[in-house]
Amino acid sequence: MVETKAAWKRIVARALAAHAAGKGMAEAGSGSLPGPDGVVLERPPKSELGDLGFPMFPYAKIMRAAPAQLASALAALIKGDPEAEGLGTASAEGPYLNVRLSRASLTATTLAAAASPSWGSVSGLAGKKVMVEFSSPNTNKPLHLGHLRNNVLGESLSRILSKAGAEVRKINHINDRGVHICKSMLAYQAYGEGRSPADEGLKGDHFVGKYYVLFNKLKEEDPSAEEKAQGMLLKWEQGDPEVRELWQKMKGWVLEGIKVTYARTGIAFDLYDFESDTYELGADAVREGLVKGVFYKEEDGSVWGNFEDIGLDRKVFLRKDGTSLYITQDIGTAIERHKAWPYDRLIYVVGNEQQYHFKVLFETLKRLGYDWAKDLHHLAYGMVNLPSGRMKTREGTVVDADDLVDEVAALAAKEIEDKGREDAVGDSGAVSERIALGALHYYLLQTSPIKDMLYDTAQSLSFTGDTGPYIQYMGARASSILRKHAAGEGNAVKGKASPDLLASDADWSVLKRVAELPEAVQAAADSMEPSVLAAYLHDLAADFSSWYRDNPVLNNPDPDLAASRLELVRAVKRSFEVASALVCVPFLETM
RNA sequence: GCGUUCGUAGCUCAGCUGGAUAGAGCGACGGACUUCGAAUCCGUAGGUCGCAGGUUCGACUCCUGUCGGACGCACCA
Repeated sequence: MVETKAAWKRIVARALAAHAAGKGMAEAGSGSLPGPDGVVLERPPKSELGDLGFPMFPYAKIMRAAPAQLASALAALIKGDPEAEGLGTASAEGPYLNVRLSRASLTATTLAAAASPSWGSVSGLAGKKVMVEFSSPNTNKPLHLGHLRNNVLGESLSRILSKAGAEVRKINHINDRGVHICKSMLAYQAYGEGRSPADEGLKGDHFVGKYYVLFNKLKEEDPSAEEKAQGMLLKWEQGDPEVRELWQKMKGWVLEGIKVTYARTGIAFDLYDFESDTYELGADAVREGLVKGVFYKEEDGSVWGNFEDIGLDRKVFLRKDGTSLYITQDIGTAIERHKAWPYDRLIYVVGNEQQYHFKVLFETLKRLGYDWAKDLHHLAYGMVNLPSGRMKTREGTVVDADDLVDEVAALAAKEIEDKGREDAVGDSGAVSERIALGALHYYLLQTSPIKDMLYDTAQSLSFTGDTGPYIQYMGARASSILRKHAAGEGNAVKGKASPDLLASDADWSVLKRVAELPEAVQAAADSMEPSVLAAYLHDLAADFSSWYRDNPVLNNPDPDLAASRLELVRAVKRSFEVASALVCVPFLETM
């Protein structure tokens, strides 16, 4: 499809040039005539109007002709173009030049492409190294709904970029130090009595999270708790063995628990960075920058950067005692990462409340003279709010990730039971789990990342309509048809497939949708928006759904048509598999 | 106060680099299961695209202003 579109842009550009020459304005107008890349191509609103549409408005002024006249003139010229031969026919529809593609050839190439193992792969990012940092949890509590959005965004984006040809490296930057970590440790010392997660039958992350919450209780009982937390942080920094040991132990518990959640939801990383290893990085770079005049020193010895010239504020980079801050560390890690693996792009999947931080960070690296600073990108995503408002730890309104998956999976299991499909699906528990992930991931990726989103329980738990399970269901229906055929049912076994037979409007619209997959992948990669693929899946599912209802495949009386449509079903299924994987929606043969 | 960002149907969201009557899902109403699984399909109702200007042959899309919401502007991360 991509090639076809490119070909038609060439044809139209050529026709425009020929028309201009014919009017004797080769010299006068040639400068303003568009090349193939400059030709505007769109999709007609109704399929009856054609497969491709070229609006003629932009050329009307240059050519000194009405758009409608141009369209007719070009349509006539294209009739004689050898390249257009066999590709399709052009006709004028008012001010638009529309093209009807020759169905058989595109059908043949699309079905063949969809059968290949690399279906959906594109080469837009071939040879590029892209690093994606995401998730980055704290080691004092379990993951919540907000992390789920971050995780699926990062994972999906990574899969998409790699499908677009990039070499992707996924990094998890673990926040394992700081006062907040010490708080859970203090509370554990006060109330833990040496127990382990196993003793309480809890996942490690939930276990530690419990003590983090208990710190509030400790504060009430001991007014100096906050100070003690600060004191503990100091001890940690000094390498106090007792503090370090407890820290290691509790951090281990949390990571163990969080990794279970990652495994369960299909999230994986190539590399774990620990803030405890990196928090002192960057100080040298700042000191060098101070010499170069990028920063300045206050009288108290603290080091600052001034960004007022670009509409930002001033910012501290080194405390008066010379120690690093969050931003200093990020400078250091970006430099280290680039040294270790010279990336063409580094994407930070981090909440939009840190937009300011990243602006300053990127500007600082630029001022420090790193030309790759332009390759840094903050993929800011909005908060997940509840109908009742923002999630708040203190008010206990945080939606726990594990609990949520459990809840949705239980609902899916009930759905399977209600429909009496336990026998058909086999392992009902495993299927429920995959349906739950499909529902949650699709729900979280549907909305474009930048926007805050509302987590509506009822809506996200719904399996009907524009949902993950709807996508999975259509994939399962396609699988079901193929399965029956493989078992010898239906007329397709007696027939011979031929692309020419898939010429009806109904077949054609499904085929076109299938053919669009590579473009959707490329668009998603370019815009860094998995939601593009979520939308593609929905369109594919909706097209397929109405198509198979009215167009019998196996039951078709004509064996050749049955066999041909079966090939279309195969291509649809492949597209479901490929696109679903890219948005972390598990594909199901049956559900 | 300054900065960033969002504002599309009752609700939740799409709308590609500006282009042909603004699209889905939920909810409402009405239809379709002796036919490849009804977690489905078909139809009806519902929008001055926050508001006001501007650029353009053409603006939901770009620019300015304005109103409303969110977030940020720590020697926290």
